[in-house]
Amino acid sequence: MTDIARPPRRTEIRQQNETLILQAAEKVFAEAGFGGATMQLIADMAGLPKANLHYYFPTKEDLYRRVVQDIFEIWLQAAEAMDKAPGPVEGIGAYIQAKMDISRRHPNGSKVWAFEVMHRAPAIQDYLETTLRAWTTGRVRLIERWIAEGKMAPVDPEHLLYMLWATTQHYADFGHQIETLN
Amino acid sequence: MTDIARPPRRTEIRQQNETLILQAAEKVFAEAGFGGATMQLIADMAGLPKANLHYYFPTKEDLYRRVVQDIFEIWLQAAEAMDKAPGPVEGIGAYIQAKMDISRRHPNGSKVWAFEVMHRAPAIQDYLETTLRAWTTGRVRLIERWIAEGKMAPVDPEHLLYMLWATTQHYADFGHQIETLN
DNA sequence: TCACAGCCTGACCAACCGGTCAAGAAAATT
DNA sequence: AATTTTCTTGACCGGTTGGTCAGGCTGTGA
Repeated sequence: MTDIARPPRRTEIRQQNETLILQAAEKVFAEAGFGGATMQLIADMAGLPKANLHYYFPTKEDLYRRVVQDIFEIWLQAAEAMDKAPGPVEGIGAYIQAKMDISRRHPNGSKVWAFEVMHRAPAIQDYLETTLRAWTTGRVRLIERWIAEGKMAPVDPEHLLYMLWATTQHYADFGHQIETLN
Repeated sequence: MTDIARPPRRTEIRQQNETLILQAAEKVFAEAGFGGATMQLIADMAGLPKANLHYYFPTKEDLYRRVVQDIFEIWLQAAEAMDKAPGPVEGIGAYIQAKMDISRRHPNGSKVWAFEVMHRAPAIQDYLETTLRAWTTGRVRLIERWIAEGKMAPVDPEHLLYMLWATTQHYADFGHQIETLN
Protein backbone atom coordinates (compact mmCIF):
# COMPACT_ATOMS: atom_id res chain seq x y z
CA MET A 1 0.00 0.00 0.00
CA THR A 2 2.93 2.37 -0.33
CA ASP A 3 1.50 3.91 -3.43
CA ILE A 4 2.60 7.46 -2.73
CA ALA A 5 6.27 6.73 -2.18
CA ARG A 6 6.89 4.81 -5.37
CA PRO A 7 6.93 7.21 -8.31
CA PRO A 8 9.20 10.04 -6.99
CA ARG A 9 12.56 8.25 -6.81
CA ARG A 10 14.16 5.82 -9.23
CA THR A 11 13.33 7.82 -12.36
CA GLU A 12 16.00 10.42 -11.69
CA ILE A 13 18.54 9.07 -14.17
CA ARG A 14 15.86 8.49 -16.74
CA GLN A 15 14.49 12.00 -16.54
CA GLN A 16 17.93 13.54 -16.64
CA ASN A 17 18.95 11.62 -19.75
CA GLU A 18 15.63 12.14 -21.47
CA THR A 19 15.90 15.90 -21.24
CA LEU A 20 19.52 15.72 -22.36
CA ILE A 21 18.49 13.76 -25.44
CA LEU A 22 15.46 15.94 -26.11
CA GLN A 23 17.55 19.09 -26.09
CA ALA A 24 20.01 17.65 -28.58
CA ALA A 25 17.20 16.23 -30.71
CA GLU A 26 15.39 19.55 -30.82
CA LYS A 27 18.48 21.23 -32.17
CA VAL A 28 19.28 18.60 -34.78
CA PHE A 29 15.69 18.26 -35.98
CA ALA A 30 15.44 22.04 -36.26
CA GLU A 31 18.57 22.25 -38.35
CA ALA A 32 17.99 19.28 -40.66
CA GLY A 33 14.30 18.43 -40.56
CA PHE A 34 13.08 14.94 -39.71
CA GLY A 35 14.56 13.19 -42.71
CA GLY A 36 17.88 14.98 -42.57
CA ALA A 37 18.47 14.39 -38.89
CA THR A 38 20.41 11.30 -37.81
CA MET A 39 20.30 9.45 -34.54
CA GLN A 40 24.09 9.34 -34.54
CA LEU A 41 24.37 13.13 -34.66
CA ILE A 42 21.83 13.55 -31.89
CA ALA A 43 23.71 10.99 -29.82
CA ASP A 44 27.02 12.76 -30.34
CA MET A 45 25.49 16.10 -29.43
CA ALA A 46 24.03 14.61 -26.27
CA GLY A 47 27.31 12.91 -25.42
CA LEU A 48 25.77 9.45 -25.32
CA PRO A 49 26.24 6.30 -27.39
CA LYS A 50 23.64 5.87 -30.06
CA ALA A 51 22.33 2.65 -28.59
CA ASN A 52 21.47 4.57 -25.46
CA LEU A 53 19.08 6.82 -27.37
CA HIS A 54 17.19 3.78 -28.55
CA TYR A 55 16.91 2.63 -24.98
CA TYR A 56 14.92 5.73 -24.04
CA PHE A 57 13.25 6.38 -27.40
CA PRO A 58 12.77 3.15 -29.35
CA THR A 59 12.51 4.78 -32.79
CA LYS A 60 13.47 8.05 -34.45
CA GLU A 61 9.81 8.81 -34.89
CA ASP A 62 9.09 8.40 -31.20
CA LEU A 63 11.80 10.90 -30.40
CA TYR A 64 10.56 13.34 -33.01
CA ARG A 65 6.97 13.13 -31.90
CA ARG A 66 8.05 13.85 -28.36
CA VAL A 67 9.99 16.95 -29.43
CA VAL A 68 7.02 18.29 -31.37
CA GLN A 69 4.64 17.55 -28.54
CA ASP A 70 6.78 19.38 -26.00
CA ILE A 71 7.08 22.57 -28.03
CA PHE A 72 3.38 22.48 -28.79
CA GLU A 73 2.51 22.45 -25.11
CA ILE A 74 4.79 25.41 -24.44
CA TRP A 75 3.27 27.19 -27.41
CA LEU A 76 -0.24 26.68 -26.03
CA GLN A 77 0.66 28.33 -22.75
CA ALA A 78 0.94 31.66 -24.51
CA ALA A 79 -2.83 31.59 -24.68
CA GLU A 80 -3.18 32.27 -20.97
CA ALA A 81 -1.64 35.67 -21.41
CA MET A 82 -4.46 36.55 -23.77
CA ASP A 83 -7.33 35.30 -21.63
CA LYS A 84 -6.35 37.13 -18.48
CA ALA A 85 -6.34 40.54 -20.15
CA PRO A 86 -9.27 42.95 -19.75
CA GLY A 87 -9.13 44.27 -23.31
CA PRO A 88 -7.62 43.80 -26.75
CA VAL A 89 -4.66 46.14 -26.31
CA GLU A 90 -3.37 44.30 -23.25
CA GLY A 91 -4.53 40.88 -24.46
CA ILE A 92 -3.06 40.89 -27.93
CA GLY A 93 0.00 42.75 -26.71
CA ALA A 94 0.61 40.17 -24.01
CA TYR A 95 0.06 37.34 -26.48
CA ILE A 96 2.63 38.75 -28.88
CA GLN A 97 5.02 39.26 -26.01
CA ALA A 98 4.55 35.68 -24.84
CA LYS A 99 4.96 34.23 -28.32
CA MET A 100 8.06 36.25 -29.04
CA ASP A 101 9.49 35.17 -25.68
CA ILE A 102 8.91 31.54 -26.55
CA SER A 103 10.47 32.02 -29.95
CA ARG A 104 13.48 33.59 -28.33
CA ARG A 105 13.81 30.96 -25.62
CA HIS A 106 13.06 27.99 -27.84
CA PRO A 107 14.29 28.95 -31.30
CA ASN A 108 14.92 25.35 -32.24
CA GLY A 109 11.55 24.14 -31.10
CA SER A 110 9.96 26.96 -33.02
CA LYS A 111 11.65 25.81 -36.20
CA VAL A 112 10.63 22.21 -35.66
CA TRP A 113 7.07 23.32 -35.15
CA ALA A 114 7.14 25.43 -38.31
CA PHE A 115 8.60 22.56 -40.28
CA GLU A 116 5.98 20.20 -38.95
CA VAL A 117 3.05 22.45 -39.75
CA MET A 118 4.47 23.23 -43.20
CA HIS A 119 4.50 19.56 -44.11
CA ARG A 120 0.93 18.57 -43.39
CA ALA A 121 1.88 17.66 -39.85
CA PRO A 122 2.09 13.90 -40.22
CA ALA A 123 3.07 13.48 -36.58
CA ILE A 124 0.46 15.73 -35.01
CA GLN A 125 -2.68 15.63 -37.10
CA ASP A 126 -4.71 14.87 -33.99
CA TYR A 127 -3.52 18.00 -32.25
CA LEU A 128 -4.30 20.24 -35.19
CA GLU A 129 -7.78 18.87 -35.57
CA THR A 130 -8.78 18.92 -31.93
CA THR A 131 -6.72 20.90 -29.43
CA LEU A 132 -5.58 23.64 -31.77
CA ARG A 133 -9.01 24.07 -33.29
CA ALA A 134 -10.57 24.34 -29.84
CA TRP A 135 -8.00 26.92 -28.85
CA THR A 136 -8.59 28.97 -31.97
CA THR A 137 -12.39 29.05 -31.74
CA GLY A 138 -12.12 30.10 -28.09
CA ARG A 139 -9.85 33.00 -28.99
CA VAL A 140 -12.00 33.99 -31.95
CA ARG A 141 -14.97 34.25 -29.62
CA LEU A 142 -12.97 36.39 -27.21
CA ILE A 143 -12.04 38.82 -29.97
CA GLU A 144 -15.63 38.91 -31.22
CA ARG A 145 -16.76 39.90 -27.73
CA TRP A 146 -14.19 42.69 -27.66
CA ILE A 147 -15.49 43.96 -30.97
CA ALA A 148 -19.08 43.76 -29.81
CA GLU A 149 -18.19 45.78 -26.72
CA GLY A 150 -16.67 48.43 -28.95
CA LYS A 151 -13.20 47.87 -27.52
CA MET A 152 -11.54 47.37 -30.91
CA ALA A 153 -12.05 47.84 -34.63
CA PRO A 154 -14.30 45.26 -36.31
CA VAL A 155 -11.72 43.07 -38.06
CA ASP A 156 -12.06 39.43 -39.01
CA PRO A 157 -10.88 37.62 -35.83
CA GLU A 158 -9.47 34.63 -37.65
CA HIS A 159 -7.44 36.69 -40.07
CA LEU A 160 -6.15 38.74 -37.16
CA LEU A 161 -4.92 35.55 -35.50
CA TYR A 162 -3.31 34.37 -38.73
CA MET A 163 -1.49 37.66 -39.05
CA LEU A 164 -0.26 37.46 -35.47
CA TRP A 165 0.99 33.91 -36.09
CA ALA A 166 2.60 34.91 -39.33
CA THR A 167 4.49 37.86 -37.95
CA THR A 168 5.72 36.33 -34.72
CA GLN A 169 6.62 33.09 -36.45
CA HIS A 170 8.43 35.02 -39.15
CA TYR A 171 10.59 36.86 -36.67
CA ALA A 172 11.40 33.60 -34.94
CA ASP A 173 12.20 31.50 -37.99
CA PHE A 174 13.61 34.04 -40.39
CA GLY A 175 15.86 35.70 -37.87
CA HIS A 176 18.82 35.11 -40.08
CA GLN A 177 17.32 36.79 -43.11
CA ILE A 178 16.33 39.86 -41.10
CA GLU A 179 19.73 39.94 -39.46
CA THR A 180 21.54 39.82 -42.78
CA LEU A 181 19.52 42.71 -44.14
CA ASN A 182 20.28 44.94 -41.13
CA MET B 1 31.19 32.29 -88.31
CA THR B 2 27.73 30.89 -87.68
CA ASP B 3 27.65 32.25 -84.17
CA ILE B 4 24.00 33.17 -84.13
CA ALA B 5 22.66 29.77 -85.18
CA ARG B 6 24.46 27.68 -82.58
CA PRO B 7 22.71 28.03 -79.22
CA PRO B 8 19.02 27.53 -80.21
CA ARG B 9 19.01 23.88 -81.31
CA ARG B 10 20.75 20.89 -79.81
CA THR B 11 19.61 21.55 -76.24
CA GLU B 12 16.06 20.38 -76.72
CA ILE B 13 16.33 17.03 -74.95
CA ARG B 14 18.49 18.51 -72.27
CA GLN B 15 16.10 21.33 -71.49
CA GLN B 16 13.12 18.99 -71.47
CA ASN B 17 14.73 16.58 -69.04
CA GLU B 18 16.15 19.32 -66.87
CA THR B 19 12.75 20.86 -66.27
CA LEU B 20 11.30 17.42 -65.64
CA ILE B 21 13.95 16.76 -63.00
CA LEU B 22 13.68 20.23 -61.50
CA GLN B 23 9.93 19.89 -61.03
CA ALA B 24 10.32 16.58 -59.23
CA ALA B 25 13.24 17.89 -57.19
CA GLU B 26 11.31 20.97 -56.11
CA LYS B 27 8.53 18.80 -54.78
CA VAL B 28 10.77 16.35 -52.95
CA PHE B 29 13.02 19.03 -51.47
CA ALA B 30 9.95 20.93 -50.30
CA GLU B 31 8.52 17.89 -48.60
CA ALA B 32 11.65 16.53 -46.99
CA GLY B 33 14.22 19.30 -46.85
CA PHE B 34 17.68 18.96 -48.32
CA GLY B 35 18.87 16.24 -45.96
CA GLY B 36 15.68 14.24 -46.10
CA ALA B 37 15.38 14.22 -49.87
CA THR B 38 16.91 11.35 -51.82
CA MET B 39 18.07 11.27 -55.41
CA GLN B 40 16.28 7.96 -55.86
CA LEU B 41 12.92 9.44 -54.90
CA ILE B 42 13.42 12.42 -57.19
CA ALA B 43 14.36 10.06 -60.00
CA ASP B 44 11.29 7.90 -59.47
CA MET B 45 9.06 10.97 -59.40
CA ALA B 46 10.60 12.21 -62.64
CA GLY B 47 10.31 8.76 -64.22
CA LEU B 48 14.03 8.50 -64.94
CA PRO B 49 16.79 6.20 -63.71
CA LYS B 50 18.84 7.70 -60.93
CA ALA B 51 22.04 7.65 -62.95
CA ASN B 52 20.36 9.94 -65.43
CA LEU B 53 19.88 12.63 -62.80
CA HIS B 54 23.59 12.63 -62.14
CA TYR B 55 24.20 13.12 -65.83
CA TYR B 56 22.37 16.45 -65.79
CA PHE B 57 23.12 17.47 -62.20
CA PRO B 58 26.41 15.99 -61.02
CA THR B 59 25.65 16.22 -57.30
CA LYS B 60 22.63 16.55 -55.04
CA GLU B 61 23.85 19.97 -54.01
CA ASP B 62 24.03 21.18 -57.59
CA LEU B 63 20.42 20.17 -58.10
CA TYR B 64 19.32 21.80 -54.86
CA ARG B 65 21.14 25.04 -55.59
CA ARG B 66 19.46 25.21 -58.96
CA VAL B 67 16.00 24.74 -57.44
CA VAL B 68 16.62 27.50 -54.91
CA GLN B 69 18.03 29.82 -57.54
CA ASP B 70 15.02 29.35 -59.82
CA ILE B 71 12.44 30.13 -57.19
CA PHE B 72 14.47 33.12 -56.04
CA GLU B 73 14.41 34.64 -59.50
CA ILE B 74 10.66 34.18 -59.76
CA TRP B 75 10.30 35.70 -56.31
CA LEU B 76 12.28 38.77 -57.35
CA GLN B 77 9.97 39.45 -60.28
CA ALA B 78 7.20 40.39 -57.86
CA ALA B 79 9.16 43.58 -57.30
CA GLU B 80 8.24 44.97 -60.69
CA ALA B 81 4.60 45.10 -59.70
CA MET B 82 5.57 47.44 -56.88
CA ASP B 83 7.77 49.79 -58.88
CA LYS B 84 5.30 50.45 -61.66
CA ALA B 85 2.60 51.66 -59.29
CA PRO B 86 1.92 55.38 -58.80
CA GLY B 87 1.17 55.15 -55.08
CA PRO B 88 1.33 52.89 -52.01
CA VAL B 89 -2.19 51.50 -52.26
CA GLU B 90 -1.69 50.21 -55.78
CA GLY B 91 1.99 49.36 -55.25
CA ILE B 92 1.74 47.36 -52.06
CA GLY B 93 -1.53 45.86 -53.19
CA ALA B 94 -0.01 44.69 -56.44
CA TYR B 95 3.03 43.34 -54.62
CA ILE B 96 0.90 41.27 -52.28
CA GLN B 97 -1.11 40.06 -55.24
CA ALA B 98 2.03 39.06 -57.12
CA LYS B 99 3.55 37.29 -54.14
CA MET B 100 0.38 35.40 -53.35
CA ASP B 101 0.15 34.38 -56.99
CA ILE B 102 3.67 33.02 -56.89
CA SER B 103 2.97 31.17 -53.67
CA ARG B 104 -0.10 29.64 -55.23
CA ARG B 105 1.63 28.71 -58.46
CA HIS B 106 4.85 27.51 -56.87
CA PRO B 107 3.90 26.20 -53.45
CA ASN B 108 6.80 23.77 -53.40
CA GLY B 109 9.35 26.34 -54.39
CA SER B 110 8.02 28.63 -51.72
CA LYS B 111 8.58 25.96 -49.10
CA VAL B 112 12.09 25.27 -50.31
CA TRP B 113 12.83 28.96 -50.12
CA ALA B 114 11.43 29.18 -46.60
CA PHE B 115 13.43 26.17 -45.50
CA GLU B 116 16.58 27.62 -47.01
CA VAL B 117 16.20 31.00 -45.35
CA MET B 118 15.29 29.40 -42.03
CA HIS B 119 18.53 27.47 -41.96
CA ARG B 120 21.05 30.23 -42.44
CA ALA B 121 20.91 29.81 -46.20
CA PRO B 122 24.09 27.86 -46.74
CA ALA B 123 23.46 27.62 -50.47
CA ILE B 124 22.53 31.23 -51.16
CA GLN B 125 24.49 33.44 -48.79
CA ASP B 126 25.71 35.52 -51.72
CA TYR B 127 22.19 36.29 -52.85
CA LEU B 128 21.06 37.35 -49.42
CA GLU B 129 24.00 39.64 -48.94
CA THR B 130 23.95 41.28 -52.35
CA THR B 131 20.90 40.94 -54.58
CA LEU B 132 18.30 40.73 -51.85
CA ARG B 133 19.84 43.58 -49.88
CA ALA B 134 19.91 45.78 -52.97
CA TRP B 135 16.29 44.96 -53.68
CA THR B 136 15.26 45.77 -50.12
CA THR B 137 17.02 49.11 -49.87
CA GLY B 138 15.50 50.13 -53.20
CA ARG B 139 12.00 49.32 -51.99
CA VAL B 140 12.62 51.01 -48.63
CA ARG B 141 13.56 54.20 -50.48
CA LEU B 142 10.39 53.95 -52.58
CA ILE B 143 8.24 53.69 -49.47
CA GLU B 144 10.09 56.56 -47.84
CA ARG B 145 9.34 58.72 -50.84
CA TRP B 146 5.66 57.82 -50.62
CA ILE B 147 5.68 58.80 -46.97
CA ALA B 148 7.47 62.08 -47.71
CA GLU B 149 4.87 62.89 -50.34
CA GLY B 150 2.15 62.34 -47.78
CA LYS B 151 0.71 59.41 -49.68
CA MET B 152 0.77 57.03 -46.73
CA ALA B 153 1.14 56.87 -42.96
CA PRO B 154 4.68 57.26 -41.65
CA VAL B 155 5.53 53.66 -40.73
CA ASP B 156 8.95 52.07 -40.59
CA PRO B 157 9.47 50.90 -44.20
CA GLU B 158 11.61 47.92 -43.27
CA HIS B 159 9.16 46.60 -40.71
CA LEU B 160 6.38 47.06 -43.22
CA LEU B 161 8.28 44.87 -45.68
CA TYR B 162 8.92 42.25 -43.01
CA MET B 163 5.24 42.12 -42.20
CA LEU B 164 4.36 41.74 -45.86
CA TRP B 165 6.86 38.91 -46.20
CA ALA B 166 5.63 37.26 -43.04
CA THR B 167 1.98 37.30 -43.95
CA THR B 168 2.27 36.23 -47.58
CA GLN B 169 4.86 33.59 -46.72
CA HIS B 170 2.65 32.35 -43.92
CA TYR B 171 -0.31 31.86 -46.20
CA ALA B 172 1.89 30.03 -48.67
CA ASP B 173 3.70 27.74 -46.27
CA PHE B 174 1.11 27.15 -43.59
CA GLY B 175 -1.73 26.53 -45.97
CA HIS B 176 -2.42 23.21 -44.36
CA GLN B 177 -2.75 24.64 -40.87
CA ILE B 178 -5.15 27.32 -42.06
CA GLU B 179 -7.09 24.78 -44.08
CA THR B 180 -7.46 22.44 -41.13
CA LEU B 181 -8.84 25.22 -38.97
CA ASN B 182 -11.46 26.23 -41.52
C1' DT C 1 25.25 -10.75 1.09
C1' DC C 2 22.37 -11.62 -2.41
C1' DA C 3 19.00 -10.78 -5.96
C1' DC C 4 16.91 -8.15 -9.20
C1' DA C 5 15.29 -4.33 -12.02
C1' DG C 6 16.88 -0.61 -14.47
C1' DC C 7 20.69 1.26 -17.13
C1' DC C 8 24.55 1.03 -20.47
C1' DT C 9 27.02 -0.05 -24.85
C1' DG C 10 30.27 -2.30 -28.46
C1' DA C 11 29.44 -5.00 -32.10
C1' DC C 12 26.60 -6.09 -35.53
C1' DC C 13 22.85 -6.13 -39.41
C1' DA C 14 20.16 -5.44 -43.70
C1' DA C 15 18.78 -1.56 -46.23
C1' DC C 16 19.76 2.48 -48.30
C1' DC C 17 22.64 6.61 -49.34
C1' DG C 18 25.16 9.70 -53.02
C1' DG C 19 27.95 8.96 -56.58
C1' DT C 20 30.73 6.32 -60.42
C1' DC C 21 31.50 3.94 -64.63
C1' DA C 22 31.68 1.40 -68.80
C1' DA C 23 29.18 0.07 -72.54
C1' DG C 24 25.78 0.93 -75.58
C1' DA C 25 21.71 3.64 -77.95
C1' DA C 26 20.22 7.89 -80.25
C1' DA C 27 20.89 12.07 -82.42
C1' DA C 28 23.38 15.56 -84.77
C1' DT C 29 27.19 16.86 -87.85
C1' DT C 30 30.07 15.96 -91.56
C1' DA D 1 27.37 6.63 -94.82
C1' DA D 2 30.66 7.68 -91.49
C1' DT D 3 31.80 9.96 -87.45
C1' DT D 4 31.34 12.37 -83.41
C1' DT D 5 28.74 14.12 -79.78
C1' DT D 6 25.09 13.67 -76.58
C1' DC D 7 22.19 10.86 -73.95
C1' DT D 8 20.88 6.51 -71.32
C1' DT D 9 21.32 3.00 -67.80
C1' DG D 10 22.26 -1.48 -65.09
C1' DA D 11 25.58 -2.75 -62.11
C1' DC D 12 28.38 -1.51 -58.74
C1' DC D 13 31.04 0.94 -54.59
C1' DG D 14 32.30 2.49 -49.93
C1' DG D 15 30.01 4.69 -46.33
C1' DT D 16 25.99 5.62 -43.48
C1' DT D 17 21.36 4.75 -41.93
C1' DG D 18 17.84 3.25 -38.21
C1' DG D 19 17.56 -0.34 -35.36
C1' DT D 20 18.92 -4.83 -32.58
C1' DC D 21 20.97 -7.57 -29.08
C1' DA D 22 23.67 -10.04 -25.80
C1' DG D 23 26.17 -9.27 -22.01
C1' DG D 24 28.02 -6.32 -18.53
C1' DC D 25 27.29 -2.59 -15.01
C1' DT D 26 25.04 -0.17 -11.04
C1' DG D 27 22.20 1.29 -7.46
C1' DT D 28 18.69 -0.27 -4.28
C1' DG D 29 15.77 -3.10 -1.27
C1' DA D 30 15.69 -7.25 1.62
